[in-house]
Amino acid sequence: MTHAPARCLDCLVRDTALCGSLNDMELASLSTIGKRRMLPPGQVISWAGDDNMVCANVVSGSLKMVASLPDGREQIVGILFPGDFVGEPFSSEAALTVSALTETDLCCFPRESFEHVLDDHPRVERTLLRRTLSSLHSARDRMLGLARMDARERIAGFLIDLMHGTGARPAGQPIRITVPMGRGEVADYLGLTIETVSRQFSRLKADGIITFDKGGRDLDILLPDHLAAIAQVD
Amino acid sequence: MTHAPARCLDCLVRDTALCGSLNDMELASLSTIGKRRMLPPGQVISWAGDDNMVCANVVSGSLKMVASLPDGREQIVGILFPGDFVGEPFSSEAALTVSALTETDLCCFPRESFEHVLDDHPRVERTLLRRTLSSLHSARDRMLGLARMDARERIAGFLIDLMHGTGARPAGQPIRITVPMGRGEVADYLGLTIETVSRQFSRLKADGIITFDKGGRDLDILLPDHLAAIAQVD
DNA sequence: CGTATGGTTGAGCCTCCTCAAGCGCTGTGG
DNA sequence: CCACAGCGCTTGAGGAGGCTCAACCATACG
Repeated sequence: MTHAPARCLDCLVRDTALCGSLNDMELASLSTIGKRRMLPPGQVISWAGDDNMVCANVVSGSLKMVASLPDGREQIVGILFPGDFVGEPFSSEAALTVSALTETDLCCFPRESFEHVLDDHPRVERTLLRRTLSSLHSARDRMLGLARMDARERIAGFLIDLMHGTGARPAGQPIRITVPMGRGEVADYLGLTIETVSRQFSRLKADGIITFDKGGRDLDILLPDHLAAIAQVD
Repeated sequence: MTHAPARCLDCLVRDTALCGSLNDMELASLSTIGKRRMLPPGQVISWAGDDNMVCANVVSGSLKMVASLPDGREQIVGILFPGDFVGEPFSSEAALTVSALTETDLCCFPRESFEHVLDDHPRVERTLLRRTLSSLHSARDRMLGLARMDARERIAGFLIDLMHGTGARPAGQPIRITVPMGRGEVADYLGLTIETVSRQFSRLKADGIITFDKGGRDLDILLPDHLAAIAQVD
């Protein structure tokens, strides 16, 4: 589904996305090449191994980036939220399969056009560099977690991340979050199995640290401090 | 140990390091701020949590980047070889502890000077962007490995990487490599324990896929194809 | 009402970790 | 020159955490 380009000026993620580093005039020229696309949950926008065609900004919704082994084992190597940049610039072949977790609104650019934007707008390039460095930083954090934390710690850390992601108070207050994916995807993200994820959720519930309806995606964190202690964050 | 700046023009990594994107005149100005440092094995150049002071290029030798949990668990999140860039630009606090694996020659810049270089030399910034994207790519590959491969597969993949890193023939010929670190560091890199690493090395030897002297760092890969099959690479 | 889908829970097993002992080399001091 | 301590690596025994396999439950949907 491709719609006519929405005006960048009143874009929802005008300030948080890459384009935030542009002034109104520059934005106007960008809006001629950006195309909005709505993706239903599950829709794939890039297949690992295929030609790498598109770069985009997430306007609303969420995406997963999946890496996989030849024999089919999979790992979600990143989750993207509104304002995040999607794509692999300067690479002719996509390394990851990217697909929508929830209904998602994207602002898409053909990859090569996007690269020209970088040539022409140093501030965008600088912003992308900073974001890439920060993605690298979180990728390394996740390497530490995947290699050295046990199931309980990974789940706790995941919930803490979601909590911070939703712009929540770091205080000790109970807080409601929504897990934007199913148990299977949580497992793919944390390097566990569905069953282990389910058991650890249940255990956190039994411990009175969280509550949720059976099978539900909405979840109340009753004791954020306990969760933080388990996840070894300060 | 800080020496007078070596002339960039005859730098060993002139073509492979970031500075490769500069012409001779630009290089001349760079050489005024770059300082060469020799590090003995084990020397730390950046402590996680401390002020982030320095960016550098590896001229010779090798470094490890270590992330750790508050309780002391550690993970090597990257190994750096000649030509590689070291540092965390735009971040006031270092997230990683970086130290020398072997005797290492670095070309160092104060972090803020390095950031000015990026301001003034778009081609350097572009090169850094491409490298950061490629580091991100390998970090994601490693997330997949740490989350989804078993000990044998990780060891095999590690040896394959070393093989490729030493610019070796991809053919099926036997080849000698040198593991630039001890068993403990291999374990820290692969998310395993020393004992598991040692056992898997022994098992690969028993299977006739590799040979090495007891406790040795030099290692002959007798059957690279078998190794590649175990590591699931093509 | 039956099926499909996603989540939960249980039983058993396997891999890797933990703890411990032993080996071989290096360097040092008597 | 030899004894001995120290270090890094190897190997073994035992245990635990997470995976596999399987059954069961709840909700959504035709």
